[in-house]
Amino acid sequence: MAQFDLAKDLSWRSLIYQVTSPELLEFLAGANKDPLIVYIGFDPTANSLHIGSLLQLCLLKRFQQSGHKIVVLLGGATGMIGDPSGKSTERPMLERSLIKENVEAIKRQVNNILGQVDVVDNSMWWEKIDVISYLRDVGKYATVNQMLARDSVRNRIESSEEGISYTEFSYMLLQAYDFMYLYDNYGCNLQCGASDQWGNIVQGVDLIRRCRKDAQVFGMTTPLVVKADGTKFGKSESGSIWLSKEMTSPYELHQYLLRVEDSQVITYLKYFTFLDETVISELEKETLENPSAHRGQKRLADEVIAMVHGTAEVKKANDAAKDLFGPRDYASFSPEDFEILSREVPTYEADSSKLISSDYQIADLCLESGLTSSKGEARRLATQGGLYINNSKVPDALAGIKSDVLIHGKYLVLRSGKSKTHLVKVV
RNA sequence: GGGUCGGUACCCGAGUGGCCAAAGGGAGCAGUCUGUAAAACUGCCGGUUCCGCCUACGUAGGUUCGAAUCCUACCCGGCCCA
Repeated sequence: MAQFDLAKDLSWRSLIYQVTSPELLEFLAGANKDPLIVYIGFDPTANSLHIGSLLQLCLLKRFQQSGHKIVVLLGGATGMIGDPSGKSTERPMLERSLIKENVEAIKRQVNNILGQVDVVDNSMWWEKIDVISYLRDVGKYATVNQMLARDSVRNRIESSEEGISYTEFSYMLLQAYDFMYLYDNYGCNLQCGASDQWGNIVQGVDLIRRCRKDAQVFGMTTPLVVKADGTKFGKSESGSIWLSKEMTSPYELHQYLLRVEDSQVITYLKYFTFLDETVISELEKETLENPSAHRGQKRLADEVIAMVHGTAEVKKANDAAKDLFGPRDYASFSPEDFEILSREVPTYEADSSKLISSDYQIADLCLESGLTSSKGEARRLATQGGLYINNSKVPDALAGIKSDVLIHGKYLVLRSGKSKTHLVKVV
């Protein structure tokens, strides 16, 4: 790993979007014997990171693997403020206690994925700083003129009806100071982030240069991960794709990645896996020659699941997919098969007497299992020919449920369209 | 504090007393095609016991046979003035 050229690797992976100084690339290439100490921050706005953040986690790992040191910053303090970057409206404020819980949850998640690394919470220092010191020590070094020019602020001032609150306006200064704090106390000399973080990162670099003579610090951003149509990657019909098992099951994450567009799969393989150039170009060739085999997608899904949830989950997710997308002859499944499936696929536990009672309709089941969000939607689905029970079309969602559809007297598979599947289990 | 403009369904955005569950777009869902892909085309897209009823146009009241549309108060935001 000693002679590994990280600069080359990162640029081959198209992970470098912007750098504050080209000199950084020389550092990455190994020109300097001292390792860089790099940090990336995450705001604890939920109790799990989502798949977008995974790109950043991977990036940290790449640094780590080529001998640099890494620090993960969790914004226990800044999360209470709300980052205006990329947002057109003011953020809702979260409860302090909720943020604390989120920080703990994300800390565990980061340690699971990256191993034991330094994870620091910026509320550690922000809780000790009083307003006056902040204004004197940080505020004095930033001009409002320059802050107003930042994209994140300008957008809100020029094109939003809402404007921007002073609170959110301050966000970039908090993040700038975080960088300086980490520079002083952890020796951090590089901050990375997604491209929407550019303004915040530059602000930090500027602050350090101004306050710490001769400091050499850098910033770098990664491109925004987008889908083929240019919209944000990481959203599915059921919302965001999370890294927490409880919020997005390994199966669902696996499915999401399996359905990545051909045109993006190679890009994502570079972003989200540690496969090298030889392997990826091989997959690229295969995707081009025989796209329907989904080699790239499968590899992507497997690699990501292994990294996020562990190798044991890879097989489970694959088995579940095989069961649900294979011949779909559910009658041949054993009760054990269903039990295994129920841990991967969204499963609704139904009361047996209710299920087969005469006034209980298929539409009720669709609603209660969460397959559809209303009975009306279930009806439309059926009329349009997209509703299935045990792989056979349901013509009328208002019909009752006959007990003979229950496999082993207690399971049935409810499906909307080609792939959205829910398991129903009678208890 | 004053003036002024605005707050419409998941988002953007028209409507400005009945024909409005509310134009148009985007997102989303389903179908066809296919490869659990993309693009394209078609249909759907508040709830429901579906030619009816209920809930909804910032909040609370009021005027009216009838209000998203008018009036009053309040809340929130933009811009301008102080």
